[in-house]
Amino acid sequence: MPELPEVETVRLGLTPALVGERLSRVAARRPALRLPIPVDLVQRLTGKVVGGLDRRAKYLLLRMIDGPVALIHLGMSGSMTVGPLAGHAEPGPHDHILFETAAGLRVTFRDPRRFGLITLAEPETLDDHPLLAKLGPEPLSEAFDAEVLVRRLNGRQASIKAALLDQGVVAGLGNIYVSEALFRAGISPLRPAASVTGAWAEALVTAIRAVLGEAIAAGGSSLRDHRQTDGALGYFQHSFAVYDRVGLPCPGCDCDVARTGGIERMVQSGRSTFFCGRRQR
DNA sequence: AACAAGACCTGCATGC
DNA sequence: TGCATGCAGGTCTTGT
Repeated sequence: MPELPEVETVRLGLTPALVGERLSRVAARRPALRLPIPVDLVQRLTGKVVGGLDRRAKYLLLRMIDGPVALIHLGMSGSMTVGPLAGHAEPGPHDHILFETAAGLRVTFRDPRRFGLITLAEPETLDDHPLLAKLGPEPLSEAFDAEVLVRRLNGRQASIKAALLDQGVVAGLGNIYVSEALFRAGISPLRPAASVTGAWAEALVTAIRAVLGEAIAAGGSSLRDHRQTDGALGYFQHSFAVYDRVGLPCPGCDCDVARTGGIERMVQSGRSTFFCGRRQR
């Protein structure tokens, strides 16, 4: 499911339910997702008060007061929903982790494909955790600008599409928002990464920030699995210019689809890329 | 060192 | 209806 905007939507939805609340019960209903669930996870979280809920790249960082940080990744199909504990439905087969609060709410981490993960880290050494240490800058932070991007793309012969999917270049982009950002910047996904410099890099940074910001404001994109924490759908998918829009008209070209074929799809390093071959060079 | 391909999982849409 | 195929928002590991 989730790229940065979907994870941020989940963070915003979970915050009022969890931050400042005591975890009265935590349950892990299977031994592993993509990584093993720590055997002491339940013991180390139960009874703790949640001090904060942050996001780094596509990871949620659930911080306990006087306790560990739970590091959560939603993989491709993960979701986190909040509901009342009283009269709750029985957990389904893909509801792997349950967090129940003393205030009477249950947060359910569901992940049918199990590409997600939950593990524990110590707050003092969080930035050095192997899953976080090599991440690139946050695209919505001051630390991300054209100069930084150009430096990180320098020397890369791979396509700009592949480079932007690398979380070490810039953190949080995935297959949807890379296609959308490259479209907005007018950059062909086939261009060698290192060739994106100068005004092109400026345009790309602007496009990345804009598309992520708009998507967060829309509650993310709901294609299959993504839900906001109250179960509502995100609606940014209605604003896609290119993603999953093969054969549809390009919103920038205003050209005849019968003649041009409209939006195209190709495969780059095993993943679909959507683009307009006339507007993106 | 950088890169592409493969692997990990389930569910869904499509076509025969 | 049943079955096979292909595809899906990610990222770690493997091999060139």
